[in-house]
Amino acid sequence: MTTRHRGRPRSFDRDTALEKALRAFWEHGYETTSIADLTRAMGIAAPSLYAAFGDKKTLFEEVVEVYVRRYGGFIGRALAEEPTARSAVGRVLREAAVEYTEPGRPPGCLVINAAVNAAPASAEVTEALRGMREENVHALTSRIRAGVEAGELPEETDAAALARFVGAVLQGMSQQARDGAGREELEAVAATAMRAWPGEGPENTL
Amino acid sequence: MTTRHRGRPRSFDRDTALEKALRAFWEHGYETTSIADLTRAMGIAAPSLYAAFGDKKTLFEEVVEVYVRRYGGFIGRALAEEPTARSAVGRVLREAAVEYTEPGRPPGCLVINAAVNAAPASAEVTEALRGMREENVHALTSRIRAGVEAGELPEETDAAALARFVGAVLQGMSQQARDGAGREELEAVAATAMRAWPGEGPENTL
DNA sequence: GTTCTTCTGTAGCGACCGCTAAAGAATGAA
DNA sequence: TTCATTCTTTAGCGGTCGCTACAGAAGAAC
Repeated sequence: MTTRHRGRPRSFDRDTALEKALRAFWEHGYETTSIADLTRAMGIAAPSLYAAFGDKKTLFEEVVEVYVRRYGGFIGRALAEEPTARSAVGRVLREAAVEYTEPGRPPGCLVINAAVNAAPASAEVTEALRGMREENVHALTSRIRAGVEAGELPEETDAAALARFVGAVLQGMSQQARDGAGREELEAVAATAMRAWPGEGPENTL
Repeated sequence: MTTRHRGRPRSFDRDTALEKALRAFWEHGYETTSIADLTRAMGIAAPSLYAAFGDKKTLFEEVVEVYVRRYGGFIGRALAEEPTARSAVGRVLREAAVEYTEPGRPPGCLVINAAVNAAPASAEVTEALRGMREENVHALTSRIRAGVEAGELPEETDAAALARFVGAVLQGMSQQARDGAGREELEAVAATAMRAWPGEGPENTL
């Protein structure tokens, strides 16, 4: 049952405006996107923005939630659905190459790139994104460790180190996407990275 | 013969002030470092800064020059001095792990991290740093290609793709250094990356 | 209708941005 | 000593930042 509303109804669609804000933040980053940029992109005036979304930081937090749900799910899906650690990590890297260069979207990953050069005033946002990156590495570590325990990987495999390597490659791929690298180039980076997989011979492919 | 000087001599050491500016830009990035931050760090007032270094962009360009000469030389040295492409790239990655986490310095690489989220107004600076990253990948490509021609690497090796992979790993390492990763962690990433080297077996070490 | 509530538009707050005009201070040249 | 030159200091320019007070507009409740 929808809650009935007393006063004047808002004249814009909240989800549409949020999506516009998402694109703006994704394209230009947290600090670089000003309230004026946001109101222009969202098609509303500043007081409407503040009434509907709170302040800039709160809006960004909501944007990140939507981003993770809509565009960041591929990592979790790959880790959950693939039968082996190797195929899971390979798919993460392969799909990242596609996701980071999808036409019609800003290149790269918002979580990786939106708050790199943040001022001390934005420390909370920076820290939140850093925490999410760390969570991703943790998820990779767990999946790899499970693979080791399942006997897919040598027992002496350092799961955390391998996961950190994969995280670094993802960050590098996102940066290169923002620098203009195309899908094929990133797929080549992903394929090369997979050659570092334990037990991998030189003739293996992704 | 030193050029004789007419008016009042400047009251600060230009090189020292430049070094302070270098540290500030390295730590906080190009846009995030304000003129007020710079004058505080350099110990001079704004008009002295503008008289000695030009505007903010010009100062940053000079900072980048000094940075590359003083802190970025390890890449060129490794590529020039090492006997094989493999040892050269391995040394680049290994030394990056040390350079990016050197105590007493801001973590990571200024060229990689100082202008990631730049506004359109700083497009020139962003583009300049991007060009320098590209040059580094070119240098890596050339060295790897020379290794292929010398018979160190399989003839079908894609030198450009391998170089781009190394560039991505360096960018990821720099980001992770800024996220708080330590030297040992980055060295593990570097060692893992080298397992992707063509012809590498699973038991190889860096 | 009238009232109550909520949203919208205008307009502007104080703080900071990069940058500079203007005047005083410190030197070499004459 | 006097002048010309260059630096330093103070103060503030126009512009943008994130954010909000305030008044009017647009609905639901009565």
